[in-house]
Amino acid sequence: MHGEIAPGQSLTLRGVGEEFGVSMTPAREAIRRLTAEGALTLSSSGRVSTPELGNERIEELAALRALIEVELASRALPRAHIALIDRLQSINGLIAEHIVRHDAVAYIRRNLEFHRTLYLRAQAPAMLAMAETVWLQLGPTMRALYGKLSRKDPPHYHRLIIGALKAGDEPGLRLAVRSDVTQGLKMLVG
Amino acid sequence: MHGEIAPGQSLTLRGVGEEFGVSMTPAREAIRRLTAEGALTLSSSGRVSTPELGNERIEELAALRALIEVELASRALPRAHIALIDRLQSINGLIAEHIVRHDAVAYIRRNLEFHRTLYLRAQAPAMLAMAETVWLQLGPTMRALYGKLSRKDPPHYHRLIIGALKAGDEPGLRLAVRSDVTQGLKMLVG
DNA sequence: CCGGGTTTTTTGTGATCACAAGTACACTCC
DNA sequence: GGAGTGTACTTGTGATCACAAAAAACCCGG
Repeated sequence: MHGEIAPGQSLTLRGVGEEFGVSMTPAREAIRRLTAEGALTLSSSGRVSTPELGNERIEELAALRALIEVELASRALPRAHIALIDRLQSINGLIAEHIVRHDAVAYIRRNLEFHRTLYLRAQAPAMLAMAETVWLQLGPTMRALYGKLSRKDPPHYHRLIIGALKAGDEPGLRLAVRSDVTQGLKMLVG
Repeated sequence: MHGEIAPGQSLTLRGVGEEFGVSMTPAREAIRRLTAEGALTLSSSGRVSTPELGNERIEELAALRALIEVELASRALPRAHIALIDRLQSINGLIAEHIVRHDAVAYIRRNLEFHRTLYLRAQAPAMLAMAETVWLQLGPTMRALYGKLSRKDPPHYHRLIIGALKAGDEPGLRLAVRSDVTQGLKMLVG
């Protein structure tokens, strides 16, 4: 989810087990769970690797993110008090630091934390789980994205999101979230 | 997914393995995959059962269905030629038969087949997989729904869907799909 | 220097086992 | 008769093994 593994990298049951100091059985379970969620792809021979997403697939997942996360943000809006907004702002500050340090994994992790923090207020666990499943599928690809974007940019749309939350502006919030989610992936496809 | 198992029913690894003539290992994998997709719930002690959904959870899943399936239908619309519409109509006829026979599982299966047939035309496998994950979570609950609805009704909104497809009416299609998806679950909550 | 066939190694699959924790049952005592 | 307790059974977990298939390495001839 955090882009620690590059797209197309292959994993082995014994390798993962060894990495975590367990036998094949728990490693198998974990890998199968992740493949069920689409985070890993299973080749015809049963070998497993992180997915290399084509442009159509990326567009689809971006559209899913937009659909689900806009709804989550919209549901979170009425419950978003000032403490939440403060917390989002501080996360945003951390994101800026990670950009300066060129730390892709930390950047992605904080970025998702920003979104998750907001969506948790929606009180919609099934929807949030769905959104996180999409994040999981995009994880390895997100790192590739990070290399392509201009590193100086602070997360512009995050400020729009915070602004819309403060103003209680629902249409503005929906647009800001949709833009934030679509933005990065658009340049990955283009 | 088809409502063959009632909500709250518990499953055991050895039981499932025996049922399919395999050992615990493949049963474990299958069960873990399903729990990863939310089709089964894992108790704190590791025991597994079909979920008993509360009203909020049902509302969430219905909202997810609406979001995703409206998008899928919308994407399928430009590619929906007459052969597809004919097929949808014949599936609709089979659904009417299942209603007469009071066959809940067959009804659910055909109903989902109706939707899947339409959505396959959207050429959006990730979205379709997401929709099917939601179906999986709702499966056991859908059967309970079937008992509550008036059995005489043929699937009314399905005709609206077909009509909108014929007319190339996108707003009408979106509304019809949203209504069809929301309708049943609304009375389950109410 | 390279390509094709063979051998060796890697890797997933399913089965079985020992173990621990949880559950259900039964028995006893008040 | 009912509640508490102890026992027996069920159940999930993690490990290990045998096996087959696939991948990789290797070797030898051109």
